[in-house]
Amino acid sequence: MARLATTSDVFNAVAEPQRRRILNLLARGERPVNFIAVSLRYKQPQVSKHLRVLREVGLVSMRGAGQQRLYKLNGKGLKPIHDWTKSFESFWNESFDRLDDYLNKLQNKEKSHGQRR
Amino acid sequence: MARLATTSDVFNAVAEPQRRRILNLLARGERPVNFIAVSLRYKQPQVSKHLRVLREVGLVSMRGAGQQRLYKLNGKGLKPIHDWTKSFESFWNESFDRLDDYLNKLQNKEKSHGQRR
DNA sequence: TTGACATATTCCCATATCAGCATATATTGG
DNA sequence: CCAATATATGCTGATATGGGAATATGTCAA
Repeated sequence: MARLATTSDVFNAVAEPQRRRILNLLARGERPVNFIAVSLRYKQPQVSKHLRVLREVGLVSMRGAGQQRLYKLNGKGLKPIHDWTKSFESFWNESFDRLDDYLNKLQNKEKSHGQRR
Repeated sequence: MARLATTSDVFNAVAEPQRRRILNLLARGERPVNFIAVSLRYKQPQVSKHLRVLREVGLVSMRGAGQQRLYKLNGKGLKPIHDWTKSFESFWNESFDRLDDYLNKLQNKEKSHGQRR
């Protein structure tokens, strides 16, 4: 087995750049397959395939409209990723830089004092 | 070619659950390889491999300390993911639910009025 | 029904990915 | 230098992945 199936894991589904672009596009609203294909210059079968993956992980939903299928973003599906990365937020906040500097200085001080060899 | 190399793309590097767990662990501070392996019950070579990937995409850094190598999280590397998902934040805010309801109602009204067939 | 259009699926191929195992490469103490 | 410890790398095999091309399915209109 190589990695979690892309169809069962949101992180994985989103690891593919073209799928992210599709999601970006769908953020503007419901769209039919061919609109996506033309907009992003992907081939139709490829778009259908990506949409299938996105649908299986719950990132988009679909409804028929005549001969078209309209795909709609389900942004909530991205929340788990957002939440996960959020837990690392302190690392890019300014305050963290200062904290880090401070800790490093502390550590250096300790080294120059209690040097063991 | 299948997808972007996991070693060149942060989204991809993080798509693998074990690598996420390693990052979670490293959030608590610098750690040597074997500590990670034992803590997470992974085999040492596998940990080394994952760490290599994480290092190549810049998510961790490493420094030698005696015969050990201490790995340190570079949380900033996760910011791009956070930023990307953040652009979809409105989808899981309460206000969005209300907006969505509202728009759906509008749409239904239009349908029952100007019905075309 | 037939034809036109929109979308989905299938098959094949090249490559990527991960696990497992064996082995190589530090680094340090004696 | 040698042994012990910590870590990295190489190789193999099973499986997943995405692209391409062909084709199937679905829907509508005439």
